[in-house]
Amino acid sequence: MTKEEIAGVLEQIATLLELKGENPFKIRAYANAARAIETFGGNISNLQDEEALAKIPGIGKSIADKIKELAATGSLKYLEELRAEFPAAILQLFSISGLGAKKIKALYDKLHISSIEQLREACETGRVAELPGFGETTQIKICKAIEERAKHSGYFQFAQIAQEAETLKSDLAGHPDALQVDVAGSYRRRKEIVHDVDLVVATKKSDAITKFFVVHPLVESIIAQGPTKSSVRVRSGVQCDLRVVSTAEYPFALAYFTGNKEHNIELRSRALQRGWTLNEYRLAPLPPNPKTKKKRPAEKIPKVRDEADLYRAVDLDFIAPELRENSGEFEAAEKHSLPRLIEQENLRGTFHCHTTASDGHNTLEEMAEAAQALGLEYLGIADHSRSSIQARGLDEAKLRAQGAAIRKLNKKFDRFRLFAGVECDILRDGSLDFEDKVLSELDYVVASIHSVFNLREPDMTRRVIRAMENPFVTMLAHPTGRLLLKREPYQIDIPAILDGAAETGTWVELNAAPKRLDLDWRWWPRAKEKGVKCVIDPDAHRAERLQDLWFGIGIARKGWLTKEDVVNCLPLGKIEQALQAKRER
DNA sequence: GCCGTTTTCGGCCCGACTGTTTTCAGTCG
Repeated sequence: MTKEEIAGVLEQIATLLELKGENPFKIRAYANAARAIETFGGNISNLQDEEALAKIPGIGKSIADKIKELAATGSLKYLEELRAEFPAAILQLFSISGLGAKKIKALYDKLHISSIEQLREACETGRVAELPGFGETTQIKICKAIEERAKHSGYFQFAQIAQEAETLKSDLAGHPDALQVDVAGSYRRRKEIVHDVDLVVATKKSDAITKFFVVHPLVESIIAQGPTKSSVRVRSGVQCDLRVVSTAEYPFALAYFTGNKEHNIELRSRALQRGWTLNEYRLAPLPPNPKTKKKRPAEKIPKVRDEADLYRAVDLDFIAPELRENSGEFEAAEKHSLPRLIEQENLRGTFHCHTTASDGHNTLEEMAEAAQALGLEYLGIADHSRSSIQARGLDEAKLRAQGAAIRKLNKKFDRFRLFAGVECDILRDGSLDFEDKVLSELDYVVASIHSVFNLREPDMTRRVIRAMENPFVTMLAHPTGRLLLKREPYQIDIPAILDGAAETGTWVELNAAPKRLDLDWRWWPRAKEKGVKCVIDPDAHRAERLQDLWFGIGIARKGWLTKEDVVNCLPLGKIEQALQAKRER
């Protein structure tokens, strides 16, 4: 059983306890434990080791016991008993926005509703509105929410909503009453998946800003509207929340709505240690102790004008938004050892792009031109190899012809170079789609998996490691094969792959295509520790998609990477040496 | 159910908005 599966079980217990109307703190304890085990960075090698489990903050004796039972038997008596109290489908109802445990319980107790379909029927026949605590408006809202749920899963790839987020930001920033504007939330943290967009605006005229926001052309419907907070749904279906604050409150609000929950809890606890309370509006002295009525000792509260001041107030270096996940950033900020994160300008070139020779939409010349327009010094072309029939993979002759075309083009360039490569399929047994002789004629080789995704983990891992052992393989592309919100990663042992990459000197790709963003940011600190080099590639099938590099930079920053960790920050002369050196290892 | 350099008992984040009620409960983030 994986950590994720165990977290899922604990989460489900929490939901069922909520339905039962149990003690809210007990419910929270289960929810916290779920989160704790999911985000626990350390290695829980043995989930049956109760003592080790109970050492994880948020997990005590009782829950450790249950995890042990789960790990040992694959099931949990306590959960089965809880489940038996309600129809299985009732949990679906939690995905309807506006419905929580209390309302769901009322619907179940009074109308015996336990599925979305039954709920829709009850709304249509007007029975929901008759329940105490419900009403006509609630009934209509539930109907709308059911429709909404059918239309959108509620989760979006970062790139699906980036355009809208940036448009809202810049339009709000253009408003004469807006003093400061930012997109906060998971968008600012550059999460690969987001489910809402949080905007924060500083102003003296909250009314004007709110009105402007809710009638913006992108807005499809208004979900809520108040003096400091309003929510809308925009065209893509994503919910956008606006918070309106004063200039003095702005840095607090921005930080509050940017950090993930765990990050914010840690930040608040650091404020508490200094005798202050921190919320989305300000740092304030703690109120007197309610028991002793005595004032508590507190340090003087420093002036906070921006987020950096806020972090400084609690003796921390400024923490970049991408790192605010409570995964080591506090320790590093305290010790002044946060890395200087990579920035877009640091990229000097990139690899892994396609052309019309295989399944791309632009020619060599067009791709080269687009790369130069972005200020890049080099671009690697890696069309598909022969086994990728669906992508019109190149055979040996076509590959050689492309190499010749590239050499010819290179003579025309001044301080820019195309590299001739290939995206070579890794076959089922870990061998490559071309003979070494063919690969040796190229400048570099990208190895990737495009077929037989369903191997068992040890076989898949061996397959990829075998490919990396070929000295002509320069880099491993999209190491897990995931398509965000669409296809799960294939079964592969990433730590073993990273060891293999370190051993063979193979670069590991951070595929910047927004549907992939693979290798995931959560692995990069470990990769870096092992000395594995990252290469950020757009996997562009059109010239304009070279700009996806921007998404890759966000993820690289989230993975704590610096320009020293990313090979394509090397200038042309150095990257030529690096490509050569990889072969001669 | 978890946790403890204020506590082994008594806390556990809380502010904003909505809708159904006439002062508050439920939901959300």
